[in-house]
Amino acid sequence: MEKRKVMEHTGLLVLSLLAGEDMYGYQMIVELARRSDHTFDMKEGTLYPILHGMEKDGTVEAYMQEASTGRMRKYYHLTKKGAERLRAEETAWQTYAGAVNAVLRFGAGLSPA
Amino acid sequence: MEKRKVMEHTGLLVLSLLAGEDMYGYQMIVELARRSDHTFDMKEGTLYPILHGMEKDGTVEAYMQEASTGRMRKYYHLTKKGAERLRAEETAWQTYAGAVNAVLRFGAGLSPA
DNA sequence: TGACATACCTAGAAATACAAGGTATATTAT
DNA sequence: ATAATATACCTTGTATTTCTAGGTATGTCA
Repeated sequence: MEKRKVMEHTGLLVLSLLAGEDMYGYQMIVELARRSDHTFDMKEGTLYPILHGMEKDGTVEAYMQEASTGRMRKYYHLTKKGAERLRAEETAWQTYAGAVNAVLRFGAGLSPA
Repeated sequence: MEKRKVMEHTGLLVLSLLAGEDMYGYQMIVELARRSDHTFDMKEGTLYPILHGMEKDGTVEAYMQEASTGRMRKYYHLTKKGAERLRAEETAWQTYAGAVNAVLRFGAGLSPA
């Protein structure tokens, strides 16, 4: 009955992952789950189209690299433009989260200060 | 070009507004904008269907009341079930916001503690 | 009287995330 | 050896959410 949507602000999370190091898609899913204590279990159907879009608009750059296992992986690297976008989205997130908290505190009967 | 979606966690915000006092739709839009410093400018096309759904599933109850101006207003009241849902959604929001912040802090190179 | 704010509503479009598949290789268990 | 699982990439279609863009009507103010 109740459908839940877990992922929002997906772009911010992806950019944030790539800020630390280049990663490949599958790794991002595993890392995001780990760092969020499994609050975010991103689906491949969510991630890959986003990465392709980011590659298209210059937010990230992709390159193939062979793993020690012999498998090929597609790594993504944050461009300068992507880093700017990350900063902008971080600010937007803080504004958003602050606004939600302000509304919640208001409902709790506290002063907005 | 860039389309923005401002509203997420809309149910939580609506429930939170009704936690303090009964409100009518138009008032909720104005109050939400005020309390969020205009971060949330909810559209009528967003709010009214949500209120109707909440009325249908017993989260809120509605009643008509005449304003001092003579106009009729449709007020919404949070039911017991709605109050429970509010608590649940507040918890979910805190988990969600905490997870986003954890991922962001990780990207900033800090320890997850 | 004409514009604007108040106050309710809906149908259709756009965006987003997920479900559910498909392909292929490497590892581990039986 | 082989079967199952994990790794690693991808796409199509569906469901949900929000917005756009209207419509209707009353009250207030210039």
